[in-house]
Amino acid sequence: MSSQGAELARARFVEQFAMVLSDAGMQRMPARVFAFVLASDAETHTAAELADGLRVSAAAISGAVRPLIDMGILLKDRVPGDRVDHYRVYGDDVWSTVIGRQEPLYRHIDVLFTEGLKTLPPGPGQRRIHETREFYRFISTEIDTLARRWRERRAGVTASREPARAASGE
Amino acid sequence: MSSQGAELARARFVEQFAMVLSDAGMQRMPARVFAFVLASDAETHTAAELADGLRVSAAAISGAVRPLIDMGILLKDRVPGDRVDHYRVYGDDVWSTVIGRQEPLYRHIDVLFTEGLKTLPPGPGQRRIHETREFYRFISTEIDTLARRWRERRAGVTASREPARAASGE
DNA sequence: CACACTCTTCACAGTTTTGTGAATTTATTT
DNA sequence: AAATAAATTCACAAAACTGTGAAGAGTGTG
Repeated sequence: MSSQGAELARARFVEQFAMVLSDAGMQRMPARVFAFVLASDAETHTAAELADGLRVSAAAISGAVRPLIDMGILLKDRVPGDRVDHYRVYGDDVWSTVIGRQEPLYRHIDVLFTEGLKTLPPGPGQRRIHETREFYRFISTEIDTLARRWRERRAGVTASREPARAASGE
Repeated sequence: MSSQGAELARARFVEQFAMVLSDAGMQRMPARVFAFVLASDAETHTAAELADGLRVSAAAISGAVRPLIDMGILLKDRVPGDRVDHYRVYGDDVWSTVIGRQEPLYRHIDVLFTEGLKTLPPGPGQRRIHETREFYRFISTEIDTLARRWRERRAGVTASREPARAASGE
C-alpha cells in the first residue's frame, strides 16, 4: 500500500528527528538529510530524491550533504555510466561511525583547555577548569568503551529481528 | 597581582569555552554564564557581577540564568538582609549534575521514536529507526555507568591536587 | 507607607542563519 | 568538440536569534 498518508507520517517523523539532532548541535539541513536517509526505505539516494523527499531545493541538498560527507557519515559515489551522484550511509552501523567521529572535537577541546590553564592564575577557577579538562578527557576515553559496548548490544538487537518483520514498531 | 592582562585572558578563555558549549547545543548566553561561573574564582556571583564580567546587559543575564536554573546547574539564593540574588553552581560536581540532567531529553527521544515506529511501514527505514531507538536507549542507560565512573575518577583527580597548587595548569 | 534598588519583561534593532533561484562549473554522452 | 544534464556556487530575501534599553514588577528598608 504505502499510502500517501504513510509517507506524510514518515516526513513528519523525519522532521522531528531532525529537530532532535538540531538541538544536539547539528545544523538543520544536514540533520534533515541524515534523518531522511535513516528513515527512508531506500539504501541509496540521488540528490534529486533527497530534494524531492524533503521538499527543498537542490542547492540546499548540495550544501547539507557536504558536512555529512566530511563527518564521514555519508558516502557519495557515482557509478560510471550514470551521471548522478548516489549518496548512502557509510558502513552498516551508523551510530558507531557517529561516535567515532567525535574524537577530533575532543582533541580540540583539550588543546583549548590546556592553553587556557596556562593563563589562569591559581585559584578556584583554575581548579574547576582543570577538573573540566579532566572530565572531557574522561569522556573522550570512555567513548571507545561505549562504542565497543554498543556494537555488542547491537549484535543482539539486530539478531532478534533478523529478516524484516511484521508491522508495528516494538 | 591579578593583572588586567590575566583577566583579559580569562575572558577570552570563557568565550572560547562558551563556544564549545554552544556548538554542543547550549544557547550562547547561558553557555557564557556557565563558562564564566566555572572559570572565575568566586564561589557565588550577583547578576551585576555576571553582567560586568561578561560585558553584557542585566537583561541578558536575567534571560541566560533561567535555563541554567531550570537545568539544575545553577542555584539562585538570596540571603535575607541582602537584596541581590546570588548565583552558584549546584553541588560540587557540576559534570555529574550535567550528565544527570540528560534523562528527560532521552525520555522525550524515546517517545518520539516509539510513536514514529508505529507509523513507519516495515522495511529498511523502520529497521534503522528501530535500531536508532535502541541506540538512544543504550546511551541513556550507559549514562548512569558513566556518571558513576566519573565520580570515581574525579575523586582521584581532586585528591592529587588537594590544596590550590603552584602556577601553570599541568 | 513611601522609597530605593534589583530583577524581569518587552519591543525593537542588529546580526546571523537558512533556503532559494539563477548562473556557473563539472561531468558525460553523442 | 558540441550538447546535455547534474552539481555547485553565489547573491539575495525571509526568518530566526541575540542582546539592548526602557518600562514594569517585585522586594526589602527607613
